[in-house]
Parts: sequence; structure tokens; C-alpha cells
Amino acid sequence: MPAPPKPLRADAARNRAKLLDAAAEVFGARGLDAPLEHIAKRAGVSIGTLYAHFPTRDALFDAIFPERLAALDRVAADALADPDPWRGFVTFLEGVFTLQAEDRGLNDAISRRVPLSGAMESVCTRGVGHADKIIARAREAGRLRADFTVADLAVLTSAVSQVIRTAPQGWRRFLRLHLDGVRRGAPDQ
Amino acid sequence: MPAPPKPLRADAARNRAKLLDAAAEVFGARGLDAPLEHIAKRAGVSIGTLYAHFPTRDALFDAIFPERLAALDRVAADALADPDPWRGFVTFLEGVFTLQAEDRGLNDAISRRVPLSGAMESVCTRGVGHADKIIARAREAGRLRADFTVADLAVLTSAVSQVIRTAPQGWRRFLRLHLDGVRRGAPDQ
DNA sequence: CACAAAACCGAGGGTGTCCTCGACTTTGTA
DNA sequence: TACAAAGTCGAGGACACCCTCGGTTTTGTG
Repeated sequence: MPAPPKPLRADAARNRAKLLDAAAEVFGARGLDAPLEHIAKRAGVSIGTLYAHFPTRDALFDAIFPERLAALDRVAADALADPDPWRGFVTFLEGVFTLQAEDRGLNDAISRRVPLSGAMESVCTRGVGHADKIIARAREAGRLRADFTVADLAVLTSAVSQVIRTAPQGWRRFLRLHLDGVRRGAPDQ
Repeated sequence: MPAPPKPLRADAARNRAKLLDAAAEVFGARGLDAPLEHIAKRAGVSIGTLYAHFPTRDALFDAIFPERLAALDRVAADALADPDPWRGFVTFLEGVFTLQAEDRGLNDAISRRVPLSGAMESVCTRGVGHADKIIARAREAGRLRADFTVADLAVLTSAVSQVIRTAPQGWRRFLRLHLDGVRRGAPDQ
């Protein structure tokens, strides 16, 4: 019995939408610890209204990121669709890191600089599930070192998050070097 | 003509020392943006006294880290002393990252999460000089990929800083994987 | 010992952010 | 249209941190 989502009044719906847009923009530019007051201002709404809609910062995260993280599902699907398991693996990483590089908030969230809660958590574990498959496939094909696990992926992700923070362009080369370390079999592409 | 360093009064010298100890401890545990008030409190000294000795946060950094970074010079010297250029390179990295892992403040400083100033800067450029030699040597021996530069090292350093932050134990394995990617020649040790 | 210079203290003003709450405004409906 | 419910507003209290400054204490020296 999913609680009946009472319809919002017209102005409330309008403001909610404006808040979500503003939040996505501000978090994307300034990171997840951007002041909520900036978001309210950018939405053209008072801080009180922001709190009326989203009582906590986490509520805002939960309203924004799950949708955005759907992109991650698509990336994973593409990766698994690739007939070449290694190329799929690489595509997946590039996809994830591209998302991170495009949105500082997402970068913070994924790299767990901020403890995430509720809906975020579940989306992430789903992502881990995908990653697990992609890794297993590449490993079984003998293209990925046999001892590589999702834990390694998590570490790599947080490493790259920092690379993005300090040198937004640098992550591709960094990834290439790292991949040379985890790859097995054919040395190229 | 180095300005004559006026002798401090006995109590002043005592407090200065207590402040430096406290600062090292607090920065080490909480990072470089720890509140100065905590440091004063831990030193058993008033906040005013802290400011009397160190007018800015940077002044405190400059008083603490250059000494600590001398360890880095030793690490570099050891690396260059190793007859095996590759092993020297690896030793160097392990030494640097061990320092970072032991001190959260140092980790912040090295990974430039905080813009560093004055004395710090010079120590770092000296470190880069050492790194340059170590890298060149390993490259010339054909043990390090030919296109590896200090820039790659800087990126790796910032990446590892984040790994240390999120998984203090994880950096060794991460480094091993990465080294497999940048190594050339003999595949082992 | 006395006294001036040196050093110390911590209350307090400034700033930025969080979050609340009571007064006001808008909306939908009868 | 009129009214209650829903929603909005923003001033302001709380908090954490920054940094200063005038009054007090300590130290060294004549």
C-alpha cells in the first residue's frame, strides 16, 4: 500500500519543479555541500519554501539523483550489450566517469564524500550489481585480471573522483594507465 | 642578511611549542581545515595567543610541514640510492603514500586540496625535482613506460589521496594495480 | 624589588549557514 | 464570491568558525 501521493496545489508544483531545477544546477556546479539558501535564491523562492518541500538536504538528493543515476543503468546496459567483454568493461568505466566529470554533485555522491541515504543507497547497490556482471564477464573471458572485484572498482571510482576534482581533463589518461594494469590477454584496445 | 630571530620569552617559547604539537596532532587527525580553536584548546592556550604566534593558518602550515616534508627528501634519496631503478621508483611511491596515509593533514597538503603557500610551495617543487630524476632513471632503464611524466605522478598522488581518505588500507593494492599499468619490461617485482 | 616590555586571555563583533515559526498570500471549491 | 486549507515568506535564533583588541598577567632586567 504505497501512501497516496496527495496532489500538490498548482503553485506548489511549480515551486517544487523550480527547486529541483535549481538544486540540480547548484549541486552540479558547487558540489553536494552547496548552501541550500543558494538553491532557494536561484529558484526564486524563499528558504522557508525550500524546507517545506524538502525538510532535509537528503530529501533533495533523493529527489534529484535517482533519476540522474538512471543514466548509469543505461551505461551498464550498453556495456553488457557489447559483444566484446573487455570493450564493454572499458565502456562502462568511461561512461561512469563521464557522468562524474559532468556533474560535481554526482561526483561527490558516487565517491561517497557525503554519506548517502535512502533512495540513493538502493540505486547504488543496483549499480554495483551491474558492475559485478560486467566485471565477471570480462574476467571469465580472460581479459581482466582474475582477482579484480567490485571493491577494486569502488576504489578506482573514488580515486577518479579526486582526479576529476583537481584535473577535470586528466581522468582519461589516468584511466588508460590504470587499465593497462588490470588488463589481461591482448595488450591493446 | 637573514633577519635576526629575536629570542622569545620563556613562556612564549613554551606556548609556541605546545601550539605546534597541538597543530600537528589536530591537522593530522582532522585535516587542514580543522578549526584553529580546537588547536588552541588542545594546546591549553587561548585563541588570542594562537593568533599572536601564527597570524594566519598558512603560518601554521609553514611552521609544521616543511620539517615533516623533509621525510620526503629522505624517501627520495633512498629511492635514488637503490641500484634497481624500477625498485627505486616503487619505493619512492610507497614512501610518499605511506607519509600521506599517516597524516591526514599531509595528505590534504600533498594532494592540493588546499592551496599551499610560501615555504610549502618550495618544498614541493624540490620534491618534484627529485621525482623527476627518479622517473627519468626508471624510464631510461626501460622499466617505466616512456611517456610517463611527473604530471602523471601528480595525478596519481591526488588519486591516492582520495583512496586513503575513503579506504585507508586500500592504497597498496590500488598502487599495485596501477603500477602494473605503467611498468615496462620484466612483468614482476 | 620594581617596572616596562612582552605575552596572554577571552569576550565579543563579524560572517555564513542551518532551520523554525507565526503572519501573510494564494488556491481550489462550495 | 467567500472561506478554509495549502502554501509561501523572511526575520531571526542557534551554531560554528573567524579574528581583534583592551585589560590582565608574566617575564626579564636594572
